[in-house]
Amino acid sequence: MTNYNCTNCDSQITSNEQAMLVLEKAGVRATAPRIILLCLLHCKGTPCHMTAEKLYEKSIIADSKVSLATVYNTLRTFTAAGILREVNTDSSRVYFDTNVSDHHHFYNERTGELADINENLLQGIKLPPLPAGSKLQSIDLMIRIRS
Amino acid sequence: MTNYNCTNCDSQITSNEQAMLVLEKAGVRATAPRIILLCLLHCKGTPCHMTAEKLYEKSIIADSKVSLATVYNTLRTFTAAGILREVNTDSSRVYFDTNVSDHHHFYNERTGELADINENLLQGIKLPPLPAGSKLQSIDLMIRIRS
DNA sequence: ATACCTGCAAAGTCTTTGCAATCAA
DNA sequence: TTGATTGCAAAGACTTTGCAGGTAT
Repeated sequence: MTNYNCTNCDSQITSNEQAMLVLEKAGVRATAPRIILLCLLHCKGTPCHMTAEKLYEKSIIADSKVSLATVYNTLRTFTAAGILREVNTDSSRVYFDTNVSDHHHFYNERTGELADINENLLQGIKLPPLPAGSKLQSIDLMIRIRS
Repeated sequence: MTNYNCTNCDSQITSNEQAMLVLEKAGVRATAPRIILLCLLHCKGTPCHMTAEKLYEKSIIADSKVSLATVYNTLRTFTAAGILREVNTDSSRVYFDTNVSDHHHFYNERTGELADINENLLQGIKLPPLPAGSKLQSIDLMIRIRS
């Protein structure tokens, strides 16, 4: 199979073999489109917050076009598998974050830029009791700014 | 002008006159559709988290139909004027919250339910420095749950 | 008088889906 | 082999917009 790596990858995922391992470990079948997209998501030049459309364009530029529908489906699959995290800002677009560890975000309402906050601001805060019969999924903290 | 109040209003906004005052104070022109919608938003039976579609239906039921486009536009106008707050959950819908004071939310990812958390969990947390040249707009904390 | 607002229908944006062909295990 | 996956185009959900007529100040 052709090598779908972006030539510009950082240390995270630098080969198809590595991508296949990540996919396998996450329990999703390693198909060509998924390997392409995973590599593109972890390229050095790729911001960790991507939209479907941007990733689609990236695949075209990389000469490894994956259909837009598949990009959408794959992003959902990756999110369900835990190798991406969905970030909601203002309903006009969904971002997918390659950083799946606990962290928060700055969101610039004017530019649409999203930036990670890696320090855990919520250490030591006391959560209110959850509604009866519900279980915690995640805690999202977003600091909205304007420039 | 006909009285557009929901018969079921709680103490917040119980008359058109009161609605007009709120609108005027917020700096938005008091028009019939806006008075209708403001009253409906502050009805006793109305949850404080509403979508455009739900509010539209409510206006039809109340026999004071406001066009869907106007509902959308009015919700945006109210938000810009500070008498509503936008809450983003999962990109499929936008909620508008009649509670504009500082508070947080539970969001049930399965049911789509949104609930207020009125205690301020963020008292005493230390914010990271904002990106250069930006100013704080708001801090959103959402606790995602599933039942 | 004048700038703003409304309703309607049409258009727009982002995302999902149906289906036949293709692929991984 | 067999169920999962892909691409395409079409459909879908939610929201915004253009415009002619109406309204608040």
